[in-house]
Amino acid sequence: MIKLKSDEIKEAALKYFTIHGYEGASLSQIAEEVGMKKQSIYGHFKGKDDLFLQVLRDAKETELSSKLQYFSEVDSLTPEKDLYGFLNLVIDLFQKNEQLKFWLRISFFPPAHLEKSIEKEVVDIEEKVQAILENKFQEWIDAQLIVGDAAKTPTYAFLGVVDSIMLELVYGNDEHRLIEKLEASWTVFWRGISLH
Amino acid sequence: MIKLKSDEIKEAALKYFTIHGYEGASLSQIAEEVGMKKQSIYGHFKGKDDLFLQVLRDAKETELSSKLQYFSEVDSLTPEKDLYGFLNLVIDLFQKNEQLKFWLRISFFPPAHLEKSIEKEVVDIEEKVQAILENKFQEWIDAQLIVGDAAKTPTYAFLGVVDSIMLELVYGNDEHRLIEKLEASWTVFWRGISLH
DNA sequence: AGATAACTGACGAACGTTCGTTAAATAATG
DNA sequence: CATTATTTAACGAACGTTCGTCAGTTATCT
Repeated sequence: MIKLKSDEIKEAALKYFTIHGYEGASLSQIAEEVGMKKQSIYGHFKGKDDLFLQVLRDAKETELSSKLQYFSEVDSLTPEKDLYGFLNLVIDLFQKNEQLKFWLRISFFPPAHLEKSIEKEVVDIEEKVQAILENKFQEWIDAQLIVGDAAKTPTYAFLGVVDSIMLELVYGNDEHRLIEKLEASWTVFWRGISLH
Repeated sequence: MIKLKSDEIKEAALKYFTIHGYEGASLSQIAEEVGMKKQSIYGHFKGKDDLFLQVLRDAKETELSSKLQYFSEVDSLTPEKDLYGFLNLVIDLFQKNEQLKFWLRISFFPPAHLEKSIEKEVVDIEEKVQAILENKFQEWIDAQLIVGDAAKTPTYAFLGVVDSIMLELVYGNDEHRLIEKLEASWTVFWRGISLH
């Protein structure tokens, strides 16, 4: 199984966009990474923006599918296990998948001239994840497995926990601290929505 | 009260660094904002890095002093009011103070060649805020006003809530959503640490 | 007159991009 | 099979621009 040159380029671009951002990443560096000159990139992509947007869409797909897949697999009524498992999934994905790091950086600090189109993709993903999460919480509420808030309350709170974990990941210089923050946030969150 | 030209430059630089990041901000744009040529900036700063680092240190001071001041003023034993007030302070500061936005962006995505020195400043601030917060929680725990965890647990969990709120702020295209996330996170968090 | 501050001019380097060319791989033709 | 013709991919060279930076000059004000 050989890998396409355009995929190699996207791979290198992903790396540099993630580390240096859109403006900080240069085509010559990306080209050098795959062993060619920057002009050759134009044989595969229309330009820097095109390359960037293709990397963006790949990352979006990865992010979306991996998250949706998780919740399609857990259909049991065990919120404690499912939610904690999701947090660990996020950590796992983030650490071994460059695309999630890219996605996080670009969704919060997009290049100004592409802001509008990026925002659309981000909102799109966000709504889908939120919707499926809200459904799950509603099921658990109906089954009286967690406290009877409006479903939006635990949904937003949980998304907040996910965000804070992701921030700790991107900051990412202290694995031990990450674990501690995860445990702390999870402990308090779960106590905040569980019946006891 | 006249304002120094160098402060005007720093003000403009803060704006462009915040919006476009280090690499995306150009000296000519910054100079134009204050009505001068980019070469004239060198009469006030040694170069781009110097300007950036001075902006960084100003932002650090603002961030640190405003947060520390808040907790020095609330010495009462009313965790619910104090913590919720802190979240609103963060929102308030963020919305009217460009320096906090700058600080957030740069602390998570610093320019690569200044990463080390920036990280030192970030860790410095983080430790101080965490320390003072941990002390407060310890007091409340001792006074049996909140649940008797290790003080680190509510501290980390609360810092997580702060982070998630800040992320929503930087994402910042929906004021209504921000309020909802704040209320949801706060509701669950408080229920997670309060005695009931 | 002396000092301060902004100016003009110019620098090398890097940027993203386009052009025309060359070499290799593939398809079409005898 | 051998020989053209066609497409593909990477190339060097150069484009115009912008970048950050340095030096020298002019204007402003005590």
